[in-house]
Amino acid sequence: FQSTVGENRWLQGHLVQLLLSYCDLNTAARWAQRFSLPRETLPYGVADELQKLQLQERVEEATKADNYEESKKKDYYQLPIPRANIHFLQTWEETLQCWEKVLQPGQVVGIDMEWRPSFGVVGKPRVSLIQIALKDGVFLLDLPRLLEQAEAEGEKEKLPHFIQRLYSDAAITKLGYGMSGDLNSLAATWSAFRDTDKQARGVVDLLTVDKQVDMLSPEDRGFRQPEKGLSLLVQHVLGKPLDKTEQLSNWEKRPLREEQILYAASDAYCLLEVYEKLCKDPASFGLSSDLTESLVGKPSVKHRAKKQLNKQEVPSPSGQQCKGSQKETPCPPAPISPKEFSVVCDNMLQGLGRYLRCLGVDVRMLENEDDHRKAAEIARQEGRVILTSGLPYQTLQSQVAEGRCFSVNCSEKAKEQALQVLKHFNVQVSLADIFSRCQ
DNA sequence: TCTCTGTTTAGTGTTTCCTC
DNA sequence: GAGGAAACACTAAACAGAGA
Repeated sequence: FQSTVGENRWLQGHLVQLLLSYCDLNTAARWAQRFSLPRETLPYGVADELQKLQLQERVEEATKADNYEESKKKDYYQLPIPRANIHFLQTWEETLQCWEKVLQPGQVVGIDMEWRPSFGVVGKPRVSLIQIALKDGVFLLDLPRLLEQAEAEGEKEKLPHFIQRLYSDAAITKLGYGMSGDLNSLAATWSAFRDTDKQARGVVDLLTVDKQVDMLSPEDRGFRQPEKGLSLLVQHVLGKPLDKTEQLSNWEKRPLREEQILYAASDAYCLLEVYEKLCKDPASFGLSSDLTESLVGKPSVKHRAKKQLNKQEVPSPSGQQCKGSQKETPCPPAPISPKEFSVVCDNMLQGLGRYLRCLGVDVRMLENEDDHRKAAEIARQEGRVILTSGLPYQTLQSQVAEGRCFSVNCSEKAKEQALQVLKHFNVQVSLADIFSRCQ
């Protein structure tokens, strides 16, 4: 029909007439609606039918919108506190109440910040909103308004003072996700905030935790996750992801929309819930039991720092490492004979391997073309201890049980290395052991 | 889209081990 | 001890992923 009548009004009207004669009212009304024909030109009864049709559509649309809201509630993380407990702070009087609640020793707060996405804009973004979540409520600090007000009153250091007090107090646990990025933006917003990151104490960056959490169930491995970042962590720990629809909205515009307020509050509040759940049962997320102690107060390890660490690790005080853990062995293992000791040597340590063989140790050596990982495979299959050095140690020690991987000091001669290995594993060599493996 | 951070990769120089 | 092979350390660049 559409192609036949085209845009011709007379043909459109005539088609509706024919449909009324040969089909029914409803079909005629639907086509009249499609052509947007004026009511007065419609045949008797079609206009009423059209009105009914439009009413029905409005109801359907409303139901669809309700269902959308419902599915949002069902599919995404929901703030467990009432809307009345979300406070949007624009004045100093209101902010003071926030201070009193937040700056309490032992307090745990979730902190997040929002700024306007800087598409194509050169320069650092300016933070527009700071969200501070407590167990029973969330404070949204309207940063531009508060700074403006403080400046007008000649007390522009008020807010930086509060933020710095919050971050530097080790007795208050600050939870964030990628906190360094937030603090960088904060420093770019107001120079008074620039040292906040350096003074930070009692900070738990869930981005660091995120990397340690055993995220995927076996069936999920190999499939791309639709969620990422904090949303993925929230999904994994709390069961539902965050609704990130408002993430890239304009956070500078005032007033904020209701959706933005709810999003901002959820983003900060979920940190509290994630943290609480991880602390309650760290083992089920593949975390060590001292989650809190290991993370509070330690900023995330930076690339450079890590490199420095590697540098320091190789020449340890004794010139070697054995681990799987950094803990010191309280007492040496019981003495064993070389026959009871079997090892797999990395291909760099062929000299060491030969020495140990001469002393009666069961030694397997990797070939030059073998990958380091093969050592872990052999160690697991044959119950051998891995002898390696340098960077491969970092990889291999995590693939075998604690204490089953030993890092040899490369700067020592092969003979010295052999002595260190024997001493470490308390292998007692007798005269009968020497060359005992030679036929 | 931009920025930041961390990881991977490639290139270069150094070190170690082995053989002769 | 010399020379070659292999691996490591270090650096810079590229890339990926996360944030807003």
